[in-house]
Amino acid sequence: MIKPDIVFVANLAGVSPATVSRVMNHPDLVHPATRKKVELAIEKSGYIRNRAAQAMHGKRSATIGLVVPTVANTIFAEVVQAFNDTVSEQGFTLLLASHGYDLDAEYRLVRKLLEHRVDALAVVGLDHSAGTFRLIAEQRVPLLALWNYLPDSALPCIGVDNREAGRMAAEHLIALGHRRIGMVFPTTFDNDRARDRKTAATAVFRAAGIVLQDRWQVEVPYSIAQAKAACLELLAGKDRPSALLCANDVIAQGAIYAAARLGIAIPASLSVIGIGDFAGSAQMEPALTTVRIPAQKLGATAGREIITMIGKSDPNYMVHSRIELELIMRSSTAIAVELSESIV
Amino acid sequence: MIKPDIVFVANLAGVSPATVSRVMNHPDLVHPATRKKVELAIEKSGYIRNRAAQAMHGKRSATIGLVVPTVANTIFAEVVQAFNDTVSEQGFTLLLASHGYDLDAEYRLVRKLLEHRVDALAVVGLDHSAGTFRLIAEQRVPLLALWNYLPDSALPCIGVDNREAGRMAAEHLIALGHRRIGMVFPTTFDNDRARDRKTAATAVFRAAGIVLQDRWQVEVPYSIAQAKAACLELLAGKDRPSALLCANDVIAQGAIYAAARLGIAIPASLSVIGIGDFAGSAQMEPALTTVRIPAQKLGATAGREIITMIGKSDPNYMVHSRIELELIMRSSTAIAVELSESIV
DNA sequence: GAATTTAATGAAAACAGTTGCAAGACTGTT
DNA sequence: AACAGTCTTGCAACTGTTTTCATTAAATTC
Repeated sequence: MIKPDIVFVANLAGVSPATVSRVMNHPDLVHPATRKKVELAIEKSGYIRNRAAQAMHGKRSATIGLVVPTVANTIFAEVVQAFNDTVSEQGFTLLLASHGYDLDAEYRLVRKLLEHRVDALAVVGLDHSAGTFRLIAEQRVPLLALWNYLPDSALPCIGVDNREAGRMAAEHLIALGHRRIGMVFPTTFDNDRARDRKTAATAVFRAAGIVLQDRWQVEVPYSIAQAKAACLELLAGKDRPSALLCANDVIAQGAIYAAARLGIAIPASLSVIGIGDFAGSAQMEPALTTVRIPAQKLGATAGREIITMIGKSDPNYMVHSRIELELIMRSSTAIAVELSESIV
Repeated sequence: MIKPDIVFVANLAGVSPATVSRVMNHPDLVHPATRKKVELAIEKSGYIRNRAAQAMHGKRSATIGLVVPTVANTIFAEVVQAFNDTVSEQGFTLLLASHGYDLDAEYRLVRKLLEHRVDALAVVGLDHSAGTFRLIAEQRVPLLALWNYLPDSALPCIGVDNREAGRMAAEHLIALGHRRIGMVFPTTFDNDRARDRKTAATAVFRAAGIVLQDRWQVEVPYSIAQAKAACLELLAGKDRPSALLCANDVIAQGAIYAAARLGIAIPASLSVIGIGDFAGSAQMEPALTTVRIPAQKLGATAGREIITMIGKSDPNYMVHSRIELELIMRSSTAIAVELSESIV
């Protein structure tokens, strides 16, 4: 038995292929009775339309490409999920690619996605190789930058202002009276999220006259294990900071576990703040104080936005959408030890 | 400036479209000198081949469909990542779909993926609607079940034996002398993973003459928050179990936080075991004892396997691959309180 | 009841490639 | 130098659908 195509269905229904096509794409153009017949024939033959053939016609491929650094870390998983749910509801399918924080790999992936003629492309962050940008511009595919918001970015973007996130976290620690501050961040080389957070936080501290001790600044990759290991070292000696500003909740989680292992009481003798508010951060003991990035909302909004972008024919359509951050005070931060002692 | 197609490239290189096509698909059939010319023309014109047109020819679409319940929970994220990495290396692109544990939604998603003429499909678990199976059989698309291993399943599968996972966890608790045992599981209705684990564990306990108290068996969805909430209730009174067998590490994490909140010492007065060994489980304080499911390996092996399936023309090609489980003893389990007291 | 719209359908030309076939260009042999 | 055999390459048919245009049937108007 051969796989039924549109001609097969047409014969079965006693109509022309054109009509079958119309039933699927412009049902209102065909007479209800005929439509019924055709729908029956589709049902009966087990016909599944061929999107590839449809896409060939310059029509929508009904796919959206999403390129993320990784999907394994909770951070992006939630956004991917929400994004997927949203576009899926509108009939789009997600083509997923992940490059493991390697911008050259990203170029190749974007190329591959363009071969599949995705209707639009979403990427994480605003840092991308020139080649990637050229490629996308040439193909005139709508491109949306996720995760990061910059009011004046050349790219349409929708996300949070990472500078503000850094600022909020820093200000919270300052407000609590901390001056001996450590920062735990991933490499900021080609990661604009981390970079923005770090520079903003640093600026706030500097403005407050706080000197950031080099020995309390560490660089760790994106993993609980490595964050914990690094913090174990950082917190081992007597001479340790009173507060840790972590680039994100994953790292903060590592920091908290390190403290637990060392018997350092949080928040009594060490404050830890993260950024992100990932699943589980609220449930930790102690519950993590953090700057919430509403992943759900971000992904969903991005999904909606990219679909409007596909709708517009204007290739220069711009959008800069800022998702609000929120400081979530929980139990991992408290008034600085020195200060609290002097108060007592 | 118009988007270059294969004809454009052909003219630029001074050859026929057929030759350009061959350069891309059967490079060995064309003279090295011509090949160079064509490659240059491709480069120069910024040509990006159209996979849709290629797929129309009954050729590979170079895509693989992956259907998961959700990508937001760490559990699947790691597998998705490894799977994607592996198939991506071989030139395939992943079409991702998630159904949120709804098998009817799954049917629709599978249909959508088939419309895109994926070269193969991977799904999670062995429980699927009859419609889904029919659909896939009709289309003769290779189908691989991930995550779950059953030696006699009708579907090619690659994963772990969840019954064994349940058994191992149960036996570990028994070996430690626990008899007052609670189980925290998600709904087992249409989730074969959870069901297999639970029934196997239950059987082991029964065989050991242990009576499972109804009041210590709880059903919670897949979330740290809800697991924690449920366990807070379960562990509140005096009359509580000495050990908790959790369906997975996410739930176990919730259980551990609940205990921490209630001031119950782990493992001194409560043992907790999970299943999965997700990222972070090793770093928790106390570190979680668990049955490791090597997600990385599972995803990668599945990726390799599905590609061989695509290679074979035999639609009945079968594979049942079992990924080994391993009990990882860490600090969240210890000898049962009653027993340890009597020993002292 | 004829003339004019309007609605419903079909025929055929795209779309962007791939491939079987055949012809022309080489190579090596006698 | 003629012949057979092998390499390269182009022609043209084909893939499954959509869409424009034309045609016919039905509905509306006068």
